[in-house]
Amino acid sequence: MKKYKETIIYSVGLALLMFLLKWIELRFIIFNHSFEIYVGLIALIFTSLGIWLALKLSKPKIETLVLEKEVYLTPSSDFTLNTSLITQLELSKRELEILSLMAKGHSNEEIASHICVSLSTVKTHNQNLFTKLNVKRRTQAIEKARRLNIIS
Amino acid sequence: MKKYKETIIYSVGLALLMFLLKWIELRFIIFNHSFEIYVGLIALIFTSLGIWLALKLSKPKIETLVLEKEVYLTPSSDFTLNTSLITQLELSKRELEILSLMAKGHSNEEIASHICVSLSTVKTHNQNLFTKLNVKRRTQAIEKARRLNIIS
DNA sequence: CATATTTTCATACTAAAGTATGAGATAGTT
DNA sequence: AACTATCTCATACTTTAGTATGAAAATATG
Repeated sequence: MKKYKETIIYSVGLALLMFLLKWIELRFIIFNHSFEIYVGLIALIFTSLGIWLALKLSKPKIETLVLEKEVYLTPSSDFTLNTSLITQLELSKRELEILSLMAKGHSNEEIASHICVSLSTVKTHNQNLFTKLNVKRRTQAIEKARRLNIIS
Repeated sequence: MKKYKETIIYSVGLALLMFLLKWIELRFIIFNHSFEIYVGLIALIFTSLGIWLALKLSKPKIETLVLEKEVYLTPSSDFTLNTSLITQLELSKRELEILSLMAKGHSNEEIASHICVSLSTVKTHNQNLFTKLNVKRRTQAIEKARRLNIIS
């Protein structure tokens, strides 16, 4: 619909332009005025037409302006959980899982029921975890893990 | 330098165009050919000129692209230990002191000897602390305090 | 000074955390 | 298949943490 309408408008415009040209031609022939003025007018009109066409049809030039916006992050939010260090410390999946639950403040019993194992299992994991991290208490484990970016 | 060169090129181009026009005019006058063809050529040339001008001179649309650049902050560098929240929770100096020692992974006994009070005292402080923070365990207290930026 | 708040301490108890040891089950590797 | 690492569980024990209650000093506040 829109395209159809546009086409009509452009056609009518072109027709009017033709009439204008013919009129100018007649005027200058009848009154026998300077040929150069006529050519100049033609040139002017068609230059304008060209400009208009170009602006209308050409794809807009887009210049990208890159603005850098600084986003402040708490370092923990990102850091992808220092994997190299984790492998270096040889912490297993379960141990890491338990470690992160610990850091959230859960008790051993809560952790046990959360990951569906017995309390004994959690305690065993804890022991291994503490040995690997070389700490004595869960709070120390949490502190160290946080410092080493092992947990978020 | 570049602008100067461009200007020369454009001038020369315009001059050449003039010569072309004059030549065409002469040809058609000498051979007395149709006036319409001449006008058509003028129109064509100047339309092209218009298009070229428009493309050359049109200002590019500027599109702003905002890139987010991540900047990491060391947590200690900023945050000034949310004092308003501390007063709101009515945490006393001692309680805060003990809280921060807790977060470092110390046991109650270690805390007691560190601040030169008895184990009982530390435990009492802990109780009040837990009540005020509305938590059940020291690990929860640490987690909450960290989340509320009460401790570093 | 009297009052309120904080800090201190003690005792007795319960609950949770941590240690030590042994061992079965599973899954991936050579 | 044998081996290794991981995950699992249990039991018994020790230590630490947390709860409840009461109360004596110290310190700030009107």
